Amino acid sequence: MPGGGVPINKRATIADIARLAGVSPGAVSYALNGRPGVSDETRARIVAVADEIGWRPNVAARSLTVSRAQAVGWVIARQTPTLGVEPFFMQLIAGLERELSAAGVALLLQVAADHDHAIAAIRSWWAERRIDGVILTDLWTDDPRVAVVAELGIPAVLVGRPQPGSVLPAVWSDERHGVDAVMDYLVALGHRRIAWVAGLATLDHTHVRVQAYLAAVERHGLDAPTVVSTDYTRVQGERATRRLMTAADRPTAIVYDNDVMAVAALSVARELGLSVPDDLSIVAAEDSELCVLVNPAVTALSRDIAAYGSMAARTLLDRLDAEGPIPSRQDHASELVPRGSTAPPAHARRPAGTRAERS
Amino acid sequence: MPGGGVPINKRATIADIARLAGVSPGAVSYALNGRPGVSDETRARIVAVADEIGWRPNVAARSLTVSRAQAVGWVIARQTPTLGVEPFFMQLIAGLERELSAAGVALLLQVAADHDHAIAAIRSWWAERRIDGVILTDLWTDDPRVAVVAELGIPAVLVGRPQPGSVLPAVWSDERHGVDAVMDYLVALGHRRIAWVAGLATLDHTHVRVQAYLAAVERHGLDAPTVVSTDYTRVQGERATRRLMTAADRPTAIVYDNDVMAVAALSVARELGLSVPDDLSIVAAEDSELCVLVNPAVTALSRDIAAYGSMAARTLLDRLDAEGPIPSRQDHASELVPRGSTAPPAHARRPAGTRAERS
DNA sequence: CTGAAAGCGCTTACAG
DNA sequence: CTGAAAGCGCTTACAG
Repeated sequence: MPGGGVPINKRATIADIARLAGVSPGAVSYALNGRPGVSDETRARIVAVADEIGWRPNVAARSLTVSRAQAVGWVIARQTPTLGVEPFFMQLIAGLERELSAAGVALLLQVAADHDHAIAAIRSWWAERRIDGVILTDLWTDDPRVAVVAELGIPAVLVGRPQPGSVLPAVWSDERHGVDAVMDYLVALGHRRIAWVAGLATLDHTHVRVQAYLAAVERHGLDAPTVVSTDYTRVQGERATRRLMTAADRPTAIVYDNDVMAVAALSVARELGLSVPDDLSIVAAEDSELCVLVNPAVTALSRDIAAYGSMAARTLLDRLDAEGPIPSRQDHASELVPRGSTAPPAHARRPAGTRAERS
Repeated sequence: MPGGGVPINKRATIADIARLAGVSPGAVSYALNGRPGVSDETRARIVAVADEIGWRPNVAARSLTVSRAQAVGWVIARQTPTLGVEPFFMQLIAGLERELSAAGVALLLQVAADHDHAIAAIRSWWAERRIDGVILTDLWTDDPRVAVVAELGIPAVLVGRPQPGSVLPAVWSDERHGVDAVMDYLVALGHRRIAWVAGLATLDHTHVRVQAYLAAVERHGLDAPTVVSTDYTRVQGERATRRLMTAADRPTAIVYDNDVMAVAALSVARELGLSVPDDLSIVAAEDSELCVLVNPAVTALSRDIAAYGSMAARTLLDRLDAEGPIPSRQDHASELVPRGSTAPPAHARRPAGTRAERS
């Protein structure tokens, strides 16, 4: 091979650059990593050669020396069928990715059926040194993953409320604020009988929201609260709606813990011959395109999920650089976006259809 | 440290196992990789020690020696806002992941705004030896990524039709079969004026479907075909529907290239005072939970997307082992799932609402 | 400011 | 059947 070119079919290494630039491999490493130890002139020459032959560091070699995988892991613990209906995950992925790829950190993704599998995956990644840290989502009130991550000393970011007794940084938002906004709004419209269709009972944030709902009912002196527990699926959302709306003391408004159930409720209302919003107001505690895809569009609590993901990624990256505990960060609370699915209850409206007095 | 235990806070290495088992590191490697060169007895002892101390190979070290990253990459080329509305991607991820994690191969995920960024990401991953191969989705008719992947010699699997002139294995299904099923069904119901709302014109599979649609119109001798091009979004789906249904010769049935637009069409129909399916039948060429979330539920072409993803992953893994071209694989074609959004056109039905004669 | 050398944790011919 | 050694492509003290 003439002139010491780079071998075919073999990606360039630091040794190639050293040869072409007439320096030692060590000097190349210093130059390319912007560290002292090489003159500006030499550095420029080395960088030029590296650019020319399109050199990129072999991550395996780098990982081996610096003990950094330059990757973080995320195990989504969900059953396949329910996965993907809520746009939440893809939006979060997009946000995470935006921040991670800018930092040259790869995202390893795995889908697991339950916490045991998720924990096994995290253990495996960590033992193989595939990852430098993990992102934990869908947090339970007493989440077994948190203990495992703490025990193994894996840097992590919690997407959700900070866990009591844990130093893991969390990225969270004030759920109460959103719930209050919904309840205040419905009450202002004249609703006094408002039901709450909750998501997975094991999730910490389900608990927080239910508490906020109960507090709001109390604060406003509304009719007795009703909470139905579900697993976030369409089927259970439909079932909850049917049960609530066929009871003697049916509510005039129902708040659903996610977009899927709220949208599904529209179908059930139609099935029961009920008009939305005249006979029933519907609110989704999690907004998405789903809510505007239907008619009437569904009033929802909205927030920038991609930005939330970016903040989570940023926090994990900061944690990796810090080599020690860092504080949690609070994201913006959700904002209420009123749409066609909410209105004053029928009994509270004037015959001519004018607006009811706000209380 | 007594008895040669494994150092705290430092994951076990092959050297630790060798020391504990009283053999050389080389022997440990042979034993753990199931290769000849160690007696059964020694092997058993080594494996026992490895299990006991929870040893897992350091992927960086292994990658460096065997030149395999044990990871594959997937760059999703979509704009953030449109990402996640179609459950397609999450289902595909779940399917890919199922197969990959069983093989101990990690999935690197990145979200890119366009092909240039996607190509840059693939180049970068490859140059850094982060990946052994890539998964290419959303294929264009003349896709620039295919050329790049071929040029760099990156093992790849195409999720879509085999590209003419390319040896890259593809995992695909017969789009024509599905389109024919839809058209035959609508014609059987009595529809003669059927419009097609196509997805992104740059996508190869959009083209295939449109051709199949045109051929079906011709074959059945239907009224002049109408194709509206869109970008798959709700907004453009709504716009297309509005345009089609406010024209003089409006169709009695519209087929949409994805679930989102078909579902959005329900809202537009309501807005225009049209009844679905009486005044307009709606079909989605891609099924998802979205289609059953609404009322009426949307008739759709359904297939197991997770299984499709698994097949793609399996094909890529096989390609990695083959070290040479492998054949493409064909998945099952989509099946039509009739739901409430389709019925005979109003003019074809009997006054009493009985079923029209099937032609 | 630069070069030579050791080492990260594996794998793999090569001797014995 | 086993051990000692070299090497994958980097980084990083350590001498000069």
